[in-house]
Amino acid sequence: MEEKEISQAVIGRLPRYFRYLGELKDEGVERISSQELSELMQVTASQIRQDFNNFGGFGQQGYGYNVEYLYQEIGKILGLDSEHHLIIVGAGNLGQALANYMNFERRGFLMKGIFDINRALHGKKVRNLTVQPMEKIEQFVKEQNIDIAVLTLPKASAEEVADKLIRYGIKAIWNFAHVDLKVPEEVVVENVHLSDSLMKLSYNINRKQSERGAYSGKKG
Amino acid sequence: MEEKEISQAVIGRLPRYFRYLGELKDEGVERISSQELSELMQVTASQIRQDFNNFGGFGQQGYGYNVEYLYQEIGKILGLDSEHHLIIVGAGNLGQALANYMNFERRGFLMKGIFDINRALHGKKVRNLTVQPMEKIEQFVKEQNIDIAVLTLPKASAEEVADKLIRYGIKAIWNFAHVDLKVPEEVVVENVHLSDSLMKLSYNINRKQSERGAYSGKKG
DNA sequence: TAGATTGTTAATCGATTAACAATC
DNA sequence: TAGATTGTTAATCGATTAACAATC
Repeated sequence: MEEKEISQAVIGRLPRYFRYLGELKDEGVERISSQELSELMQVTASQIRQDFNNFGGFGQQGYGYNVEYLYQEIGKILGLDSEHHLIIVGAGNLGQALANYMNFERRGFLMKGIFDINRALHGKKVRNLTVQPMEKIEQFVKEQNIDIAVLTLPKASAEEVADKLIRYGIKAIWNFAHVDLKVPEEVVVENVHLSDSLMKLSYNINRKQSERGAYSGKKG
Repeated sequence: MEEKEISQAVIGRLPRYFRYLGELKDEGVERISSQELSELMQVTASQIRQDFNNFGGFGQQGYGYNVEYLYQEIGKILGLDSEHHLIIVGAGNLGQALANYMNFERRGFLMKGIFDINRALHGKKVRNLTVQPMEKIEQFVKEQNIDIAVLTLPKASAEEVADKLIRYGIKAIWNFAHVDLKVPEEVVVENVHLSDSLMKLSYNINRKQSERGAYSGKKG
């Protein structure tokens, strides 16, 4: 059975489906049609059915989708049925904030350690973790079976640290540093470039303003 | 002159161009061709030229693009030549982390205030700001000409707070709460859904693993 | 069974890439 | 001028939407 490649556009929509289905489930909704879900989520029913059918049919003709079942299945597709072991590399404000974020644990993302190069931070408690020096990281990654490294450190050191972590066996990097990491083909990188996001926001403010300007005759 | 709508796909790439051009500029590179830039950024030269031409030609045939000029122009397109006034709403770990992030200021995003509902935080210093109670927010937004609200608060209160802020005149929301905000057409929302990002990461780990499994005969 | 709604194929739309004439 | 490289049109590719037969 050949596995057809699922586009990242589809993958990018799965977490949102998952969230809406979770809410419906919590509200006690048992079944939902693509039509109803489309109204709720403001996407086309067609897209919903196409998206789900990438993974085989989850619905039933004449009935729709069972909310609980669909929720579970999308969770499995996203890998939320298995645990991941994370370390945070860089215990600055952002690193500490992520360590304190409870919600990841609920989805199976377990924060196992937090590291920093800065001696002043060593030994500091961050939620249930203690900031460790970078020298301890190799042993820790290998012994604790760490999957995912969260990079919350300055861009200057990100590439070098990423290379090391990959050598130690990490499989994925959640990258908050503002660089494009070069990694081997088998390593996953997910970027969160906050300043890029803020720049998009800024562009869209300007755009809406000039649109409004056009209506009121301020321009053109 | 009709303004053709620029697709969000293009806008989403601008910050990355901006970053690379900034680095080239700092390295003292004066000119660059779409071909050279394409090798550096790992995208097609065709896409680069198409993207830039959405905004009118920035290059010169036979020469390429002037790095400094192109950098400036993209900055302008992104609205980085004008200042934005931000407030952070929700002074938890993430809110404080963002307040401490120096790099936004450099691009004209000025953090003007930070607010929280939690009395225990009121008066706390976060970088150059002091956490204020939510009751002060209306006056502050109006008097300080605040453009952008950064929502770093629990999803339960996000919608309600967003509605208020919009009434007070905010133009854009940088939303870290895990909900889809309903806002009037003229208000800009840029979402940063961290858990969605982590779920995508998780999916891609599974995918790469099953790919590798296929090669090594572990599966299928 | 009749009605509802999926799963899936076909049509459309938009984004990316290729090609090349214009021009510096 | 000749060579280089853009700006732009045309071709391709992929993603979204529409339509409808299958089927619960």
